[in-house]
Amino acid sequence: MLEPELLQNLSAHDRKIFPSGTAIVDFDKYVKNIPIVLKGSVKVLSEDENGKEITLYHIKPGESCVASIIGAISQGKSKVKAVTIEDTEILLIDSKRMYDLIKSNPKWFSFFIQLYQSRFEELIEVVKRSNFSTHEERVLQLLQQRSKLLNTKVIEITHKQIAEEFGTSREVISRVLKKMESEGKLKIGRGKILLKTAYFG
Amino acid sequence: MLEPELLQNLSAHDRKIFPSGTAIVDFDKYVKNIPIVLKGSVKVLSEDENGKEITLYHIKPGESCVASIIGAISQGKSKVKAVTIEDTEILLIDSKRMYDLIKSNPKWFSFFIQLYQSRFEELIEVVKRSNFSTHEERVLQLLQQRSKLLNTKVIEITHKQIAEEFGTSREVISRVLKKMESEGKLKIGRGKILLKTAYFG
DNA sequence: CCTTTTATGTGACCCTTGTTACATAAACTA
DNA sequence: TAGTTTATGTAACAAGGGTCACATAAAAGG
Repeated sequence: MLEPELLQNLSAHDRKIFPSGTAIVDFDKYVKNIPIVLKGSVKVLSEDENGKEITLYHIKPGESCVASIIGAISQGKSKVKAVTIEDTEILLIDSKRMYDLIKSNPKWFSFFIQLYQSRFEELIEVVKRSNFSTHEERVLQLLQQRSKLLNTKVIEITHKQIAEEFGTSREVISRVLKKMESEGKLKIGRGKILLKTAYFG
Repeated sequence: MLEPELLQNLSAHDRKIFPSGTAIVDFDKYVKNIPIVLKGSVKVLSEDENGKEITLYHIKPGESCVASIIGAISQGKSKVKAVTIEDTEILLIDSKRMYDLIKSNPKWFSFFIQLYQSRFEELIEVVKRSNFSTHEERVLQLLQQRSKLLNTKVIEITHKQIAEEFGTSREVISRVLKKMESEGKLKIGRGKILLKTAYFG
């Protein structure tokens, strides 16, 4: 999605590697730098009053965080949190510079529009799943997505982490995982899950 | 949000009044015209495989449908449906013309960005409500929003219509409404609900 | 006025989810 | 290796929500 050509517009900028689990963007903080993921992946989440989280979408290599761009443009505080889910290489671009690029460069404008479109559609999918899917369906969807994203059949994740993705409790997830295991859909390990219906392996 | 100044950029265009309940944008149709709401209001919704609907957000006067703009720009089919919830005056702008305006006119660019930001944030709110709120809370939120939007204490809506907003069944809504009525939060009428905690009256 | 349509009321039942209260066991650490 | 932390297993119960099967009643249409 991010063509190498676009990177030529960027000069003095930071390129950093963040370990898995690092918060790149956090709630209620002013957004000074727009992250562009070069390698790895980042999940973007929201939180309710009680601290329950809900994952909104993932940022893959060549993508950026629209919520950050929006936040930066409107000078507002971030309404979301972005956390790396594996070791991730990120390019940090000054938000003003980014805004200027989008306004002046048609290629950057297209990049931004396309990014926005896919995020918007992903959000709509999350809304649909939240309303129409059971935890079992959502867990399976998450595992398959993660499997595809990280290109592995064995997903390193705890029941607690899955629970946090959906803002539910660990016991609920242990329960559905056990059911799915008994149905042969996956195999539970400590801190990892072997997905039998994986896309890759 | 839409300054009169922006309208000067538009010349030969259609200005139409659609009666309440008209579908302005529909699923899987190509988007040729971008609607801008001048007066009235429109709700934007998504649908699952079984035809259950879920309302995403509302378009108020001076606003446009970002999903349509996105759809038009990417030449894709609409992933959403937009329906008037009262008699609504709408300006239809050729999608190519709209795209050109956004690209070339900084004012239109800002308009578009701001529109996108608010929609994005509304979608995040819907995700949060879907995950963390009960039907009772969601019904109350809907009624208050509608009350504010239409500036009335008496909301003309049936239990079935509310159920469709959340993709649930009529019985469920009748049940929660009855409970809320017994708690003195509202008064049920045939085809209408009197909200006691309304913003307006 | 009678019939049909549309809106609402309601009980019963089941499934999913959330919560509590533990138990077990693997991994880590002093 | 003993103690501690972290991950998982599980039962039991309550609450919320979805569905079915009706009943009642207000509006609409002839």
